[in-house]
Amino acid sequence: MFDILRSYFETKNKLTDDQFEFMQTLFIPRKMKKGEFLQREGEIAKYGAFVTKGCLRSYVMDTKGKEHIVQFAPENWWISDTESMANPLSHSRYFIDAIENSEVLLIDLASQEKLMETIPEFAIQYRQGIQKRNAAKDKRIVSSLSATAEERYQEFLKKYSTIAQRIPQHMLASYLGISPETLSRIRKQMSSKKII
Amino acid sequence: MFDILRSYFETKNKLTDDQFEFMQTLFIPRKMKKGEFLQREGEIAKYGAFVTKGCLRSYVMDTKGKEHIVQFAPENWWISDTESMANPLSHSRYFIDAIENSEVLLIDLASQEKLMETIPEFAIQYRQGIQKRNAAKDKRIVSSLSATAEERYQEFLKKYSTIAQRIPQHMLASYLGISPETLSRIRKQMSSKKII
DNA sequence: TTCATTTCTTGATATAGGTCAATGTCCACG
DNA sequence: CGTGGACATTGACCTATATCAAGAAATGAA
Repeated sequence: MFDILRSYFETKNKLTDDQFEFMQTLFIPRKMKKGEFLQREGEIAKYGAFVTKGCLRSYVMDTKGKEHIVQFAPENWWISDTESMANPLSHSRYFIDAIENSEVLLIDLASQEKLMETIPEFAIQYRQGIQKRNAAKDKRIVSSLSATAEERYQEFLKKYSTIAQRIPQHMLASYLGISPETLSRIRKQMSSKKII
Repeated sequence: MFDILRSYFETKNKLTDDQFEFMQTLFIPRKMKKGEFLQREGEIAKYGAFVTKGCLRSYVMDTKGKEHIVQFAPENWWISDTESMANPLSHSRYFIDAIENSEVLLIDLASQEKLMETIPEFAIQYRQGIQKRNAAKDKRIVSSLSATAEERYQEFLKKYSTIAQRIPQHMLASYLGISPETLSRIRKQMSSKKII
């Protein structure tokens, strides 16, 4: 599991063996069965997770009991409720669970801070990472406000084709903010367009 | 202008006078008339801006020439295209302009990095800031995907009542992803509800 | 393999919100 | 002060997408 984490980091900065060893002491490896929760709404988020195998998702439940998927996290992605983690009083509004049998590395806030102090490159990489996410979120906001359901689906396919292939359609619909029925119809329409 | 920046920082960390003086060397003060651009689509973003007076906004233009407002930035807010700034090759997809006569402090990437090296508290504060924004963006995504136009309007009023009062309605509509006509009707409906 | 459960598809119908067009209101600026 | 241009309101109509309902297909456990 840790080798995945190492090579993830080393796409940007080389680690000494000492650094890598130190890193390993900070994470808690954990296997998760499909459907198992890392965290539920109302809990206080304790850990952020780096996914080394499988796929997790985070979602919220609206007042009508409907799920809205916020993020998918396959291998090499981070998933966490940073808000609740950073603010140990705030209860999380997110559920996070595994949608495949998965393996994750957990890290708590204190360890994460230790990591940033000890390996300054990590702090930089981390900051760049959240900045990039921020930009991606802005794009998603704009497209959710202005693009049609089909356009949003196409964008997703283009950007995350690997994810699209491994998740059930109704989850993708939830992520895109459309009903499963509409997604089904869009796909049908698209496939007929291609044939002509 | 700089005193606004100072007190903004000092809500979290006290600055020595030396630190404050150093800080001042890194920012470029600039006055902006209503309607003036800080940056246009296609340009390479050079500066991030801290608003000390007035209000700016960032927006994208879609393929049909329609504007979609991404962010408002009144006093004490940052506004920038971090993506294009961090990646000096990438052309920005954003317009940023002043919607009131405004005053801003500009900072380029190099200076920002110098600031983070020199005042480590700044780095931490900055990271926490973008993390918080991230969480806010997630909320906006979920609500844009699942809430009705009226709900989104109400949320905005609750969260940013001061902004709501000073911007033109059609800009708020653009931010919320609804047409100006719909916003007008929602407001009418809400006011009649209150009277009953 | 078989049965049960979950997921996907399809049709019929309803509705939130968009678009277009006309009118009303309010300033800013000569 | 008037008046032109931006902004807001209102009405009529239209369309994308939701919802409800039923059946088909896929998946997986025994």
